[in-house]
Amino acid sequence: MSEPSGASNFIHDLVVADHAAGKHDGRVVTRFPPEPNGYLHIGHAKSICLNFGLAHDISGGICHLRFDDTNPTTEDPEYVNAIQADLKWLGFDWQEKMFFASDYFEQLYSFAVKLIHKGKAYVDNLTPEEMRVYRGTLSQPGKNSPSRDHSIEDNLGLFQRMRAGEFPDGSYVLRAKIDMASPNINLRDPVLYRIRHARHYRTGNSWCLYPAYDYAHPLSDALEGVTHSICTLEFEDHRPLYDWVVEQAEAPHRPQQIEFARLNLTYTVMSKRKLLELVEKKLVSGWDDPRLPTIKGLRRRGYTPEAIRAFCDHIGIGKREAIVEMQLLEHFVREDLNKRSPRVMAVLRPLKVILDNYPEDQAEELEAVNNPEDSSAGTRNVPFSRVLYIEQDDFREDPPKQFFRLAPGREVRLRYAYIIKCVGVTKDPITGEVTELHCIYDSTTKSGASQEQRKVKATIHWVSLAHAVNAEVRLYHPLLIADLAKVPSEHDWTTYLNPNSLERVTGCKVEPSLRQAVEGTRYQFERLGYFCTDPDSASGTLTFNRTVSLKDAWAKIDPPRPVK
RNA sequence: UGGGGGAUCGUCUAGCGGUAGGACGCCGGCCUUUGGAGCCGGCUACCUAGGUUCGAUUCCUAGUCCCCCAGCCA
Repeated sequence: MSEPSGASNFIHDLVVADHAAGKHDGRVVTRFPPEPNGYLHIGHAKSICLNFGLAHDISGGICHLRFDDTNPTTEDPEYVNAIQADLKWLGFDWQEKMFFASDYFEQLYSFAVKLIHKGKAYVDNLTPEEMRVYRGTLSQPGKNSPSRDHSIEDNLGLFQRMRAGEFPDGSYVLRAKIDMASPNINLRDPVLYRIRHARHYRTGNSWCLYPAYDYAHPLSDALEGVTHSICTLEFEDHRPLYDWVVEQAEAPHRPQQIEFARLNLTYTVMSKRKLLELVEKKLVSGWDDPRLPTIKGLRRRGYTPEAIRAFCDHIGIGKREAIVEMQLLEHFVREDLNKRSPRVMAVLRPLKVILDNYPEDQAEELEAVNNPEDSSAGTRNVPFSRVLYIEQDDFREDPPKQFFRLAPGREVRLRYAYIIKCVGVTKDPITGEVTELHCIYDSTTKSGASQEQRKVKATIHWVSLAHAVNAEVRLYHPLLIADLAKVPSEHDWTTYLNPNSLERVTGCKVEPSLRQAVEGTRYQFERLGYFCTDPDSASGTLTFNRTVSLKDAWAKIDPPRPVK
């Protein structure tokens, strides 16, 4: 990406000041450090835009992509690939700066040996339960482990044997020797290494002990020459430990950790744990389910990288917890898609209309504008004939106040075509449901002809029955029925899932130009919203996802009933 | 009842001693062959109480509320 994020925020200001003061030899190096145990979501996008933006805007540098792969039991190359694909799709380029914490394992081990030599780390055999007791509580200091004062030689020997695979999982750990009475619990001799006889997707079986985040992360940053290590708020009280590790290991470089508030969005989930739960329990169709705030999900839904980036640049970076309204995200897709997506006509819930005075064997091609926002998009022809489909919502037998559309005796314009008047309503004799409309058209009112003589209050979209293509349309509603942050935490969060988040509408009729629609293409269905062809179209039925609806003034007057 | 953070329109966010700005949203109006888009106007905010000051959202003090931390997760 080349355009600067432009947004100023406290981190940006701080980095600019450091840069201006000549800190770090004038370099600005940031990093995006995902753990490959899940897919990227829009919260990551916020961090990505920040980190890549900082490096690019301030020093013309690039942001490192580093996989924080220190826990072989949860990580998987599937995620490594997916993360790279999502990053590229979002428009970011890390060039040759792709790293893996696992590539540093040997160096990390050497640093640990140095720590032991300095008497700053020791091997402990306390069980996890014992360690918890020894750690104390939030208000009570902890107490020293019996192993804390073992000799350097003993520790060295034990650590060596840990690496050699002589001990089972959980039997020993390497701990930092800091202060068991620290008011900051993170400093009460945190675990640096744990034994895990697990195959690592990159290092295979060459290691059976793996470094913990608090140890591997600062040193990885230091090894890469990262100048500003930006993370989220929950790591704020890990910063003293971050600094301790870098200092005591005598790392070649001192990165600075800075924290900001993660992104939350209304009516959705943003934690990897919850997203994984949805996927694993098959509560959604996969990581790319269009209802999810994952990058893959948003992409399949029809979001553009540009819209996501614009959103990230506009929400700002701060330190207070914020829940951003979904409407703001939607605003940015609408803004983007309005300018670039071709308009087409599609009828989601068809109602048959017969033009009684239109010749039965006649059909004509009407010129339609592809995008009124972009004259270079040109025009196309749309077939018109005697029998059409219109939207069921565009007809009311007993129109309420302010309803401008079709009703018995009323007139509307058919988009790009003629003014028609409803002269008859056919109903199902049993259910009373309106099954078809009889209308007459006025041949003098063809779109584009001199038309000043007559105005109608509404223009509606339509599709010619004989030329229509069948399609399925998927409408998406909020994933949750409440914001989890505002709900008692003891409740099982999945009970707040919206059972109607996916609404499949079959039997839709779309204009013939869509017959060959390519997967992933975005359209505006006139008067309805922005839609994107779904990969499921490959199974035979043209399928569209609604990215977002158009703003709808009528819906405010007459809100649609909630989906059942 | 330890430690670390944070409190500005409904929601994000700016403001760094000179009297609150922007965006989304909402409400009006204009315009319109998408009740879209566009345009114009309006709406509502400094957690509380003291203090310093000519003047405080900004500084000080004391409170209140919210979030995070007791994984061999990150």
